[in-house]
Amino acid sequence: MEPEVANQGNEISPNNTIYINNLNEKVKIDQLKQSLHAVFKQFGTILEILAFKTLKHKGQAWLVFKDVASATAAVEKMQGFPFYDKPMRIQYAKTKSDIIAKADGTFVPRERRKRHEEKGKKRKDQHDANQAGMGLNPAYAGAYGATPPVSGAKSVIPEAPAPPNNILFVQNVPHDTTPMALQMFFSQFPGFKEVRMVEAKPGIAFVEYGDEMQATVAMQSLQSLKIGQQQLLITYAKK
DNA sequence: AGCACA
Repeated sequence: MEPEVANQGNEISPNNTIYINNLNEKVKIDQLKQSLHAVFKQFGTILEILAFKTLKHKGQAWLVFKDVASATAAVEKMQGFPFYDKPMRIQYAKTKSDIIAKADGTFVPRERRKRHEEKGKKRKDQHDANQAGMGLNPAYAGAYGATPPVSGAKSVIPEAPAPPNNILFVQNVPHDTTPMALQMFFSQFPGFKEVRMVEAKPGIAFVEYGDEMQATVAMQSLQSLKIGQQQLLITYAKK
């Protein structure tokens, strides 16, 4: 009964680039890209992240991995991941990214997109020019974490990493996880003190260590831990 | 909803 034709309608074949939508449109492009980087770098080297704030392209991003396997892992493991209060929708990009084509040798500059000609109009406050690539860009490292906290914007994500703290903030914990179960993971690192979960707020936990270094070690080791289907997200707790 | 390459 099922047609044998694969990849003919909705399916897109695996490639280096993932297309993400259903992103929270209130998040500024710059911050969005930093947060995406923070969340996806666990799957491998990210060559570039593109996002735009134009009508047709907001709420979406293209994230280019160095390896296809990274993209595949990202599509599978991060599907529906709560990001700025919205579940991410992830697919492979429909077409090859320029940066990949250039590496391929298959890059051919596109003739002209619909409306590429737009000049003579200069707005001082409206420069969308900050969608440059990251990852390979040394300047990016400097900008990382330099974003000041935006008041009013509640986020589920370490977009601007909180300063080191001996207490970790764990998000995306499956609701049926017990403190004991969590403790099993976190107590294997030196300096572990305790796990605290908030009854009123399922999905999150605080884990305390003796000092910041110990907390950092545990965080880095457990960052990619999945419990059930869910990918944990660990940051420093706010002071 | 919306697949680009400032």
